[in-house]
Amino acid sequence: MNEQDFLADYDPRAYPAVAVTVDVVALTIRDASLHLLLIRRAEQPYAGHWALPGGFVRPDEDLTDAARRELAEETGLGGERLRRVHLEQLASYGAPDRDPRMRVVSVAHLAFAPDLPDPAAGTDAAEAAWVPVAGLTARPLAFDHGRIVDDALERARSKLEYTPLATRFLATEFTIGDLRAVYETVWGHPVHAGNFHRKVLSVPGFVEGTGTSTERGGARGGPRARLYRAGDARLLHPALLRPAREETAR
Amino acid sequence: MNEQDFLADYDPRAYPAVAVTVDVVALTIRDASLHLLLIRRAEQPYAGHWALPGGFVRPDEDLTDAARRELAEETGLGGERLRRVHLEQLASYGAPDRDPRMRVVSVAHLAFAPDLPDPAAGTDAAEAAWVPVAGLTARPLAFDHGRIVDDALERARSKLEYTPLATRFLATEFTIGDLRAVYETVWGHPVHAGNFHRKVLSVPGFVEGTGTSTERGGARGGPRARLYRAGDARLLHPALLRPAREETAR
DNA sequence: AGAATAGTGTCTCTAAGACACTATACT
DNA sequence: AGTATAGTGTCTTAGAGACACTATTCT
Repeated sequence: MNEQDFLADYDPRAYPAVAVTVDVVALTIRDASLHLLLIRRAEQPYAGHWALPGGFVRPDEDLTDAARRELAEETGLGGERLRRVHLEQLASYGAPDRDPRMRVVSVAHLAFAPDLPDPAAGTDAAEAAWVPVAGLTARPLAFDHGRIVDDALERARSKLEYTPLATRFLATEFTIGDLRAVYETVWGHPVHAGNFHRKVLSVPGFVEGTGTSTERGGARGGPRARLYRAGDARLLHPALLRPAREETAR
Repeated sequence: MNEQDFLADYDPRAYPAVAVTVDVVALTIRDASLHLLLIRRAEQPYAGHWALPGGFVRPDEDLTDAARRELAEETGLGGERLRRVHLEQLASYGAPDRDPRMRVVSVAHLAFAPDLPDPAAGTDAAEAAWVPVAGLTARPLAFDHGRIVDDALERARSKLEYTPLATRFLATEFTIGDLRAVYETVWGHPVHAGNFHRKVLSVPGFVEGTGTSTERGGARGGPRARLYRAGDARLLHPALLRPAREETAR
């Protein structure tokens, strides 16, 4: 039976219900390590476990709008600051048994946020916090959220290669060193400072100079660094490729 | 309200119904041009328009399983031949008004198929056919399927760059010339034969020789070509990058 | 014979990465 | 003073692309 035949004589109330939710993997960098926004579940199943923020898609809402709303609710963010957060669709997860209560298809999203204040405690019934990604292996997330986070991290690492979205983790003005710290944190390995510096400046539209410099040098010494803004490029040519990993190639 | 609170006291029957469907953008190469599998709608809305094959996700079916089932139903394919078709999730489309009848969230998939016979007429109520992609601009597709196809084509062009999936458009044994024809057809521009040849053989795991050659030379002359099989690489290192397009970069 | 293709050789230019070095500003 | 960082210079090597050329097999 085809979609159109099916829809033509389809009675929504008679069909097994499917719920559509959005979940958000919101990443940020705090204290030089990668964090993501999680909420702690109060109810069964998975009571006490951490889970991704998310919720039902409302009747008149597009998918990404729903994700942005959920993000706003959990972070207390709004207006200009919310608009600066990068948000994109990641993938959909719909294994029949992924939620023990009913059939739930979740459209997962990926967000890159600058360093934000802690979620205001008490705005919501659930506890929400920025949690270090590194500590996640110890405590498994609710549902299939661990798998979703894995996919999100791989997407994030890949996005830094060929888009200028690393700047979305930073304030509007940043130094090349700040930008390099984003790459090192997300990729999880050091990046050569000198080569990175030259490379970033050579890619058209990645960053543009402000003409100003930092007020002070680095905390442990060094000259004042020039400040840059995000440029107008949407893709990086040439890309900043991670070193090839043989395991993933085969 | 959070997902877990919401779900805890959620009555599926009381909530506005959302339907979840899968749609498939199945690509193949016929007569040296890119084709996709479409069905012609018999019913309103969009009666007479071409649309993507697709349908409802069944209660105990994962999303990609549903897409593979839809593809099998429309192509009449099964077993080993169906398993050789590459199928991956593309993205989900859920604008509130994308279907005039009700709220439908569609999880679109992308398929790469070798040249297949025409869909058997009459196996299904709807007419199904492989349609040249080039002619689509003239006749708009139903719903937002035009947008989905655009996204699918861009994903396909990009996938050829960094994965060996071009081989999925071909039979198990193919020549380097066959492979180059896939790239030229999907990318829509000529690729330098000599450089392509050397490049493909230099990427580890892209193709492996069979030790045999074609029975005859090319239709318009030329020596017999060596035959290759797909190798074991899942990613191409280094990638076969398309020439940079300035428009998309900015 | 003439033409088209398979496959290889060679050269140039870009880009990545390793390393070195200077200048600056911190503790 | 000692040390860390910003930023630049230089060298080597890999890879992309342009071009040329031979061998083979078609009409």
